[in-house]
Amino acid sequence: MRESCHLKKGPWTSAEDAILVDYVRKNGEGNWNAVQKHSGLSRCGKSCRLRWANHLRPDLKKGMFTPDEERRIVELHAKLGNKWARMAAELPGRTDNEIKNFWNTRIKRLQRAGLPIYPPDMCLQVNISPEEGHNVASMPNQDSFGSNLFQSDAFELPHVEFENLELYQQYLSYSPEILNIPPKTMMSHGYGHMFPMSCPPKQLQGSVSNYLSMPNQSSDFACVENYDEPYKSSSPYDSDFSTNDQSSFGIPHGAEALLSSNFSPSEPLSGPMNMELPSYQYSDYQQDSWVNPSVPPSLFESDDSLIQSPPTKRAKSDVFKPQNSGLLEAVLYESQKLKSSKDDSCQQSSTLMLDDVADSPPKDCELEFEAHCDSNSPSVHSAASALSEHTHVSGSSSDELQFVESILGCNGMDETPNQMAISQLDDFLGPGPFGHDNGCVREKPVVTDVIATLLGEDTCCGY
DNA sequence: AACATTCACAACCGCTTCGTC
DNA sequence: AGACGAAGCGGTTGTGAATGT
Repeated sequence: MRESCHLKKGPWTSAEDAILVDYVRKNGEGNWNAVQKHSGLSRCGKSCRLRWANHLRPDLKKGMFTPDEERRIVELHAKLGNKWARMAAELPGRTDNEIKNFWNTRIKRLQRAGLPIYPPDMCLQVNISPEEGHNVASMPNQDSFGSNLFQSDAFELPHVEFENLELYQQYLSYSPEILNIPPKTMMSHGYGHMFPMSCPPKQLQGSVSNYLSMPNQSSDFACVENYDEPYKSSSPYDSDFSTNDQSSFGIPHGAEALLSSNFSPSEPLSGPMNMELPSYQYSDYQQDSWVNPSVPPSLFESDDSLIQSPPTKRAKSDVFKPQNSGLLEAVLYESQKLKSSKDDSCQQSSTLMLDDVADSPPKDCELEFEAHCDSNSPSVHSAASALSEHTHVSGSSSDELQFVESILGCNGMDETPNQMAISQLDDFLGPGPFGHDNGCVREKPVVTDVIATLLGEDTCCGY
């Protein structure tokens, strides 16, 4: 069934376009493999269909996405995940390819920058809607960080409702503009702390005013203290915008887990991985900012605390807690925890981590799963099986697997998902070296280290 | 000016789904 | 029921323009 296209490839010429248009005009759409036979076009049917659908269709709307369309895309992605065709069906004149490209470039740039993709209320209104399996929010995948281990659709999240679209509009009144900010520009204008790149971006494009249409926003964007009040207070996003970490945009912690797009504000850089992988660092106020966004953080608190963090701490943080990371990391964390607790040889160098683990009862992880997953969801099972594989490799006991599977099989929620999420988050962010009471910024491990650890590689001693 | 890098977009590839026989 | 072909879909790659060094 493989459609082998021995025919011409590459960009279409206008002559080819004309032939195809003429053919479709006479014969209608469909039966694309017949195009080559009957029109003399040296293109395979698949290519013809794609060309027609993406470029030649008369009802196509060309040009840039309007702010409304961008907003709609964000909304639809939260709702549908990477279902580009379905999203395109909701956006007349737009193609799945167009939307996909848009998302993969502009939107993911926000992820890399550690900026939120979804407005906070979009994430706060997470409801479990098991009867509507497709209508879920997918966690944006992490491939922009070099982690292609899991596709976003494997992390389907509960139904997102958009009850506060009015407020949402407020957020997006600037976010689409931010989408147009090249990372380097953001870097040079105060977002530099969000780009833990060992090699800073080289391009500095245009003035910020070209990209930002925020009220009263000036090119002093670099200086957070220069934010004008109207902007700062216009929304939960805004209220935190003047802070130094990404979650300060009002994105809740749970949502950050969904977004999985967090970069360290000022994490020390030790290698190329740090350029690609997000660091799950959160300042202490962030939890409050989710539960109560009005609590203003100390602007540079996180940075300071981080700067003061000894390097060894960072290394140890590669064994991580899944507070905000989501399903995968929670599973990895559990595996890591179980493994670490048995690893005497690393005991000393992992004191911090083990202490942290001791402070974090299994309940935490369970709660996190309850908040985010449906035990019947494929993602849970796939995660469990993935863990099963890893634990097998690493020689973990069946008890461990059972334990994790019991975690994954979350049931019996008495509270609403939102309530659960908030209260659980509070549990998660409890005191401790990674908690919210010490101003210490959370750190996300280098994923490969975690995987290596799962696979039995003794990374904790390697630092 | 030459080269390197980044970005956006178009096109392709491989897999899945659907319809027909 | 299953084989087959067509179409759909999502991920990935290729390419040229823009920009920076």
